[in-house]
Amino acid sequence: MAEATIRDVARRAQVSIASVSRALNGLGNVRQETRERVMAAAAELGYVPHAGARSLSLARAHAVGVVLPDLHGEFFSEFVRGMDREASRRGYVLLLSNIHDESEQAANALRAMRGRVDGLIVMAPHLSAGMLQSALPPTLPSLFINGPEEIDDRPTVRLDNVAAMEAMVAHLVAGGRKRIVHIAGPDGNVDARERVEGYRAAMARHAPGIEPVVLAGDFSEEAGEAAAHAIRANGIACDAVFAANDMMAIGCLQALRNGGADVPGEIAVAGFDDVPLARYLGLTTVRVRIAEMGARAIERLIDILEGGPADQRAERHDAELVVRGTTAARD
Amino acid sequence: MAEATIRDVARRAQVSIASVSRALNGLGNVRQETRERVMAAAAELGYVPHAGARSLSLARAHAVGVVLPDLHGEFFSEFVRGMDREASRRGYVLLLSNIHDESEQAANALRAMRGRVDGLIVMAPHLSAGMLQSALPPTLPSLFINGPEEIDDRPTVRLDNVAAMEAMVAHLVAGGRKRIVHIAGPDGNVDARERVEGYRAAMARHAPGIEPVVLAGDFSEEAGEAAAHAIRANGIACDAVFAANDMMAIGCLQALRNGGADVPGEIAVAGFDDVPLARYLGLTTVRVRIAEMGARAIERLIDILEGGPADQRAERHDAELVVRGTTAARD
DNA sequence: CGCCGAACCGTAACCGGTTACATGCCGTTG
DNA sequence: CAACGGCATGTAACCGGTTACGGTTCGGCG
Repeated sequence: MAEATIRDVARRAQVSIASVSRALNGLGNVRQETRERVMAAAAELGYVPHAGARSLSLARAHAVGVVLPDLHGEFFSEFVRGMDREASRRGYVLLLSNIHDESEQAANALRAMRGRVDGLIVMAPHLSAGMLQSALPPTLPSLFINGPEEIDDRPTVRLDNVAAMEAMVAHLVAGGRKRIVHIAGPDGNVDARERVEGYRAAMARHAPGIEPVVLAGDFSEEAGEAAAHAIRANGIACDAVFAANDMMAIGCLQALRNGGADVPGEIAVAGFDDVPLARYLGLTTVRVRIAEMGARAIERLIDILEGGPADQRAERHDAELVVRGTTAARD
Repeated sequence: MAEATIRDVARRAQVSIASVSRALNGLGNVRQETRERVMAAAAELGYVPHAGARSLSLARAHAVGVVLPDLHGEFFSEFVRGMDREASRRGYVLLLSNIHDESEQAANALRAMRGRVDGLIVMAPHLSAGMLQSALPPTLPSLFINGPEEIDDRPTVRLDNVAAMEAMVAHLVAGGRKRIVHIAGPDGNVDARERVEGYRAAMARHAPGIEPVVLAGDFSEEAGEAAAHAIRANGIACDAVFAANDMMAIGCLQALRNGGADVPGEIAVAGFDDVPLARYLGLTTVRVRIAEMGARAIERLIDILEGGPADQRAERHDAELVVRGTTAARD
């Protein structure tokens, strides 16, 4: 027994399919009695409209595609939660797709969205602008999260990395520390790049005369440990380490302490993200309202889909400084 | 300029739409030269087939719906990652929907899947069997994750909670602890219920004569703290606490230590889930291969969709005991 | 040379909805 | 009473694909 179609309902209610459609969609010109007959028939058959057919004839899928890199932990969950909340509030559904690399596979994932979704949320801090430009269906409205700057003329929601770096550096300097080392994220990652730039700018402003030091990293805990060893081995003079994310900060923190360093007495440590672990370790960090960013991204995208064009602007979201023990001011 | 359709390609390649369809789908009876003309035309137009139209005529959406409760952190991420990996490997796409309660909203979310997906993965440890039976489109193949037992005749993937509880209790007893208290999860949650049952069964087996003690909880850290206070205040004699999840175990662990208790000397603490924090706190726990469960669920569902019927069985996935410091054997 | 089958291709029906337009019926009005 | 307008309803086209079916072309063979 296949699922009931609108024709089945029409037959049972003794009306035409047009009337069924009108009645079910609450259009005006249907007699009350007809409407009731249709409703009854639909209920008896357990009729549920076929979303695929509906979206074909309406040219509206009421779905948005979400393209994400391999995210982990709290970040992914919160982000999706925020998007789902807003999407379902507005009657949309989310179509998820992880993209790992720049391969043909990634391009296919984007193509697979054609005809399924009305718009796209793309978070791809690791994809090149060129690849995106070529693989994205040009007519599909899309909104980027922390996308490459080069993608102009596309609406964007991005984290204000520069302001966050500035705030943290200011906090460290206020605590009497100026020799701040930055552990960077992976090359090619937009957030990582912006954080380095923000770090340099903030250093120039708050610690003029002090040469910024940037150590390479890749967002992993091991990279943080390695950075700690590099600082020790090379005798880098510093009184604070500010990592581009929490995991590196945590790796560095542990390695420093295992190496006998006094944190925060001798050297301060700060991270970025505010993962759950940070609270337990007393790590000073930057909190990002991820769910909120996700919800806002969906909200703007749906606004574009349903009405206004314009709104091509990049919107920056502030992060919040979370001060904990690892950066306590020195006496 | 709208997106190109198959008719545009046909016009440009000077063939019929039927030939375009055959050529693009690799059907046999197309002359080599025709095939090339079609390919060229498609490439020039940047043609991408319209998935919605395709799925309407094929009655196959190549999409599966995923219905989840409000999950947090690592759990959600890993689960979705596992599903996405397997789904995209087999050419499917995931449609995500969070369900918070039993409201009409939840039923609508399920209905919205009709005509969009070929099958459903439902994880709803908090939904009643009745609600599910009534809101699920009966003809839509679906697979449950840790669903209520009452839903027979539907394929299921579930965590083997009972075996995991058994293993942990055995471990604790082997360490010389028999007075084990269990902090339970929320009422109505299937996992929570199974864990209580598993705890009781394991106690009967490994600690006969000792009365099991179950404290109420709700999976939150605060519930763990409350349990610790209850143990202190009521003078419950025990040498181990085994919580139904890590967050409660962590809350309990901190509260016990803050209250001056010696863990693990005086009392052992164990959790369930192996959240990232557990490693840092040295918490003994049970690790669930979540991504694997997700991948396996998708795999089975797609197998059902594409071929074999049968496979109506419940499949249990083993969890792995992770022994750390909080349950070190007493001397 | 005529017939036959294979290979290729085009026409049109269909998937399940929405909706422009035509139709029929009613009451009003001049 | 005829003309008209408005309302409820039905018919059919359409969204963008797939595919059954039938037609054409061509080579091979008797």
